[in-house]
Amino acid sequence: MMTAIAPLAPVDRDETLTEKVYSRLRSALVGGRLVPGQKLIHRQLAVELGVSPTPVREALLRLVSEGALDLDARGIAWVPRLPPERYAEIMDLRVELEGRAAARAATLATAADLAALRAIHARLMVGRRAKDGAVVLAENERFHFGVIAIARMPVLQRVVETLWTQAGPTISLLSAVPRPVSPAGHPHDDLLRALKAHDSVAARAAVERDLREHAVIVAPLL
Amino acid sequence: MMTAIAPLAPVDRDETLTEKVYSRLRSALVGGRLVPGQKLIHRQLAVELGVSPTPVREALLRLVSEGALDLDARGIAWVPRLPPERYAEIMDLRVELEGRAAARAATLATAADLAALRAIHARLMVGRRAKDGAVVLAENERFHFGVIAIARMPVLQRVVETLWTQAGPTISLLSAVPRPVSPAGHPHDDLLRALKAHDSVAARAAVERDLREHAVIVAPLL
DNA sequence: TTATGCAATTTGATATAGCAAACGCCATGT
DNA sequence: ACATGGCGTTTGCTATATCAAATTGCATAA
Repeated sequence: MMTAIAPLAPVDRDETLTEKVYSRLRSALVGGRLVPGQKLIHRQLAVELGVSPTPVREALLRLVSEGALDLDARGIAWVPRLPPERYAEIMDLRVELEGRAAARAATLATAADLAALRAIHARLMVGRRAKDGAVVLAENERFHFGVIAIARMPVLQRVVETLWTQAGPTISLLSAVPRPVSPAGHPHDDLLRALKAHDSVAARAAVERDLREHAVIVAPLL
Repeated sequence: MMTAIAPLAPVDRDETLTEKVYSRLRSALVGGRLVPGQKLIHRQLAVELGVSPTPVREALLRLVSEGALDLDARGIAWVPRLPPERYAEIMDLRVELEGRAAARAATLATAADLAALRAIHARLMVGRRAKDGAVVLAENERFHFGVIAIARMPVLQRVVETLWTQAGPTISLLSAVPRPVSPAGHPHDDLLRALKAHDSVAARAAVERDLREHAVIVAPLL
């Protein structure tokens, strides 16, 4: 007789094609490689990706249900243009939700958490100096979701992910316009200090400044 | 030559089977007709509903992406049991988001808006006196989303919809335990007064009391 | 030149088919 | 009684087929 001597994590089935296609499309959206107005024909995408139309269709429908894509009258998916007031609504919600997560993260962050965040931010700054927009975008996303992960708020995390995806093509405009150096320093540094000091109020304020500075840059581009 | 003499609204295509199945499943979830732990086999559902497996699968995947269903290791969809801390997280987010919407609704509500909300709440009270849990649940949902609609915050509305669906099977426990009559009166009445007075602070407080009183009833059942 | 009409193509929605993995059941053996 | 092995069934995932509606391109007519 052979029983498990330790609780083993169950093997999670390998990623389905639907999930792979979804990830690739989402990454293209938040990376600015899909521009507002662009149509996504599922049969054509299927040929390009070398898969059948079914998983592509499922991935597109998922993005539609998250608000990242729209369907026209025929049912063709396209990247919506974000009206300024909708962008503002998304940013207001991000301020509240990410601020809330940061406040909680301040009470939970360990030294290891902080070290990981600092490493991410360091890579972001390298990318910025190298004027590599793709790196800045990717590391910025890692940093923000790294903070949320520390807060252990899975429902909020999922909501912010959908907000991020919805604003993706707009956020990525940032990579075109390099962020000016703020005299007050990078908000991520403020946030790191607040997390280290377990200062929830300062953490929330740092997130708010970070997002508001984003918004000031992006809003005129809409 | 014949041109449009007025900008006509484009005919939106009739609902797809996927959408019909989604609506029916979502309604079953928030109506408590699907209980935590229950499995949803898409091929079996397809037979029951008289459609092919494809639209059923798409509807299930959408609910999964909204967090209303989980997939087990095999990919079978099931209604998750909500851990108490996750229920608490959802309710905290609802308090913030619905409170924010109510505050804004207070600045925008018209007399017609108020009349519509009062009619909904009246039907809710009729259902409560008749001990008709289904009516109470349905009218309560209409009331809450009616307030959000007044606030015109489409992104927030979508988020609250997903939160509502996630907590659906749990919220519906309310229909089993009739809500005790609060000495302070029904929070919806407070909210209606606040909306009429354009008092954003009171509106937010009324929503918070409403949701907290729900939580007090439901939490022990988890 | 512009409008009209028709056929071929494109496309989304749905149904069906094929495959592989997992499950369940039952017979067999110890 | 319990473990083991095997086989048929169930099930999700992906591909393919079918259909209808919309679009496009082009020839023709005014």
